[in-house]
Amino acid sequence: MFSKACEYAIRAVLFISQKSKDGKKVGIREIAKGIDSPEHFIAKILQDLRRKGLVQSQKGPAGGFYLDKESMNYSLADVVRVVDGDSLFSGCGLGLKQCSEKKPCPLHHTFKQIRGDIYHMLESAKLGEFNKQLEKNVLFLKGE
Amino acid sequence: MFSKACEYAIRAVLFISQKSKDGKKVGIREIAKGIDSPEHFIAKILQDLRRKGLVQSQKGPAGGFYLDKESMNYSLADVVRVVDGDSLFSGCGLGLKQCSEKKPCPLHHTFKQIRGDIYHMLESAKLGEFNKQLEKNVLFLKGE
DNA sequence: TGAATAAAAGACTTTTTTGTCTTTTATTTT
DNA sequence: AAAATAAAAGACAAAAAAGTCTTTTATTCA
Repeated sequence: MFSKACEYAIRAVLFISQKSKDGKKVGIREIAKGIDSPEHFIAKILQDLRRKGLVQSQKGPAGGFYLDKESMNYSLADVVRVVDGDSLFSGCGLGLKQCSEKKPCPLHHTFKQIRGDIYHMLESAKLGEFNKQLEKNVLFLKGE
Repeated sequence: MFSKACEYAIRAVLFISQKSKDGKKVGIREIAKGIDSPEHFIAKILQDLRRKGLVQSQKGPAGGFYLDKESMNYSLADVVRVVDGDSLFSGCGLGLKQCSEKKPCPLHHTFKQIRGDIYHMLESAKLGEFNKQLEKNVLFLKGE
């Protein structure tokens, strides 16, 4: 469904969100540990997200990644779009270059529905909204 | 969503279904052209599907791939399971090794719903059911 | 039986994705 | 200003996915 990079991205962004809800910045090592991902790999992904403005960062001592007020309101759909592009939301399920209402693949109509559901779910999920549940250990960002 | 191999597999299987509904067998070259896929690549995938019994084949002159009565009633979910495994139906959307009702990722509950929808859609889509619409050019298996 | 045909099998290459390592740049603190 | 810290950047390496090419095996038909 998502690429590995995108899975890490979502987990990382939610991790940062939780940590930075009370003004804290969080380093890449702590993020990698917190979401159980390769450190340098998630670092690159976060650099992308930063360039696009989805997360903020600061170099040097006491630096790290954080989310400002505005970023808290970005959605998971925004993250997915940056990392995986929007093929999940708009591409043909069977990989046809041309697939449309007029020339649909056999799964076109059913997929339209499902992709819509996925989109709305991700669009309505704001980065900040999981903080409380994560803190309470009702939701988790890594296995085991 | 699906791997390239799986996209080709679904398209190929529906192509064969359509051709073999009146007893015809269809060669790998014709399949590759019919669904716009690399010839040797789809050949391998079909060999897998044949070993698993989802499609049938015959060597030699007038040979080719076909679907018997039983195979016509397999579903797209069966094809997906053979080619991509069942991670689409059961894996965690955020890639956690352990993700369950008791220890859910932030997307666990919403994803459960969506994956169920995908599964039911694929499970209820039998290989033979698109034949008429494909023949009438209401549905298509390649772009352009 | 021999030639032609078509799938099966296996080795191989290319591309993409994932992951690692090292160096550089910016910032803070002493 | 110097040392320490942490992100940024870029070059590599490994693994997986996608795609190609050649040889083998089975079947039919003349």
